[in-house]
Amino acid sequence: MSEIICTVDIVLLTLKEECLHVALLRREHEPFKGVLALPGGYIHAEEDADTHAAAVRTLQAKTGIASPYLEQLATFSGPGRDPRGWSISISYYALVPENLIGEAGHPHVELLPVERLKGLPFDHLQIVEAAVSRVRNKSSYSSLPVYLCGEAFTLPRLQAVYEAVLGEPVNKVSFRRKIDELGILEPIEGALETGKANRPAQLYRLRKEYRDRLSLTDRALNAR
Amino acid sequence: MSEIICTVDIVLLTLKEECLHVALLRREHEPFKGVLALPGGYIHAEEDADTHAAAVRTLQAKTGIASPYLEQLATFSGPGRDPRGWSISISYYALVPENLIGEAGHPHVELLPVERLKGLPFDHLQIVEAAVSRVRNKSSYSSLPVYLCGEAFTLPRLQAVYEAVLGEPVNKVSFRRKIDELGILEPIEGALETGKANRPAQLYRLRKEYRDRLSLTDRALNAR
DNA sequence: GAAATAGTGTCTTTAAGACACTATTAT
DNA sequence: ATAATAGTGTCTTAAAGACACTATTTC
Repeated sequence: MSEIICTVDIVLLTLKEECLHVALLRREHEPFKGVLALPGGYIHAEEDADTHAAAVRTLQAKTGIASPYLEQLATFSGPGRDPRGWSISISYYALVPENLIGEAGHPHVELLPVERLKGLPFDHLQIVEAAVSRVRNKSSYSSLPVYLCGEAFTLPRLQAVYEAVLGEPVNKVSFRRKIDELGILEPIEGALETGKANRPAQLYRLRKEYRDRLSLTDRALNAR
Repeated sequence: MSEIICTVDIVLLTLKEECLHVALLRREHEPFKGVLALPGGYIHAEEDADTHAAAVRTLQAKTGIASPYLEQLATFSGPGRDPRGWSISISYYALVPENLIGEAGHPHVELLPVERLKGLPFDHLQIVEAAVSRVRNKSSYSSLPVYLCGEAFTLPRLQAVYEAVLGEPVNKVSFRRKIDELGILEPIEGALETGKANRPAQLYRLRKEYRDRLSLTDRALNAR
């Protein structure tokens, strides 16, 4: 019955040079040894509380990253996707600010732009595309992109992040209205982003209720 | 490694007496023998092309139903959800008109209202809730509820179906504008629903492009 | 002061909803 | 004709976007 191979794969996304990038690693073992692929691995029934825990463990082990936002994407399956046999991959996606990868990430993590990816093993290209599509779609009506920013950020910066993710310009007034009525951000008292030859911008952070969660319910952060 | 139990479960939903109902079956074997539960079963690596195929096969075998709309919901997992051991359930949801269950469905299929369900085995209650939540959410911006209607239906009927699913009244003018601009329905030439003591309503059907698909991409049917 | 971007007030445009009116059937 | 619901035209309200103006910094 169970010659089924059970794995998790994680699409770790970040914004680098204003473009979505995905974290890839060279595979240490066959199949596809030496090829860039998504971080992933077997579910460990002995130690994992569920597949989400397996994804957290795998992401930490392979990349060194603990992502505050990690959500299940979909399950991919079939006899052909893995040459070892009939397999299941429960895929997750995570969003982190780029500097986190630089600071906590293992040095061999490679960031590739999600556009024009090619030659990924297994069905990893399809998984990445599904993740990007989910993130784009969800960003259009939620506060997802805040997880691509660091702890503190300005509204102009957050707007630029939205625009990079959505791939289109965003109306400034509407954007600020929306963010305001979402009620998820708070200004950091007295903290301004100075240094540039213009009026300094107020720094904001996620309100406490929304920080430091490994996973968030849809309703918690969405407008509607 | 793989003492992991791999199954699919299907949340088959229909509209009965203007309320969402889920199809349940009494389990034939332990665990929970004789208890009402979601139709589900093991993935057969020898014959299933993927988990979607496993869901189609399982739904057909257990209930006799072939649902035009069948979509992956999420994957549930862990050591405790099935007393037999660490298990994975890749869950799917399907929408069918009630008469299809009466005509093609096995006689032992039971329809229970999704509100106030209790005593479902495994984590099936959680799975049903996730499915209902997904359907409600998706119905608010897509044409999903047409799959709860039969082949031909009137716009007032479709509106009532939307209202039943969403649990709130829908503005008639806006509703018709939206359906019109979705462009997924076509009037059935000369077919009116007569018999009632009022002006007869035009009958509509899904346009050919949207009929008879086992699964539809999100983009195919959604407005935005 | 000039240049640059932050932040806001307000008008315009567009979408959603309310309301009312006409249309067509059975009785 | 009356009752009942289908179907549509149009006004109102609310949300989204455009535009312009003020604010605050560096040089």
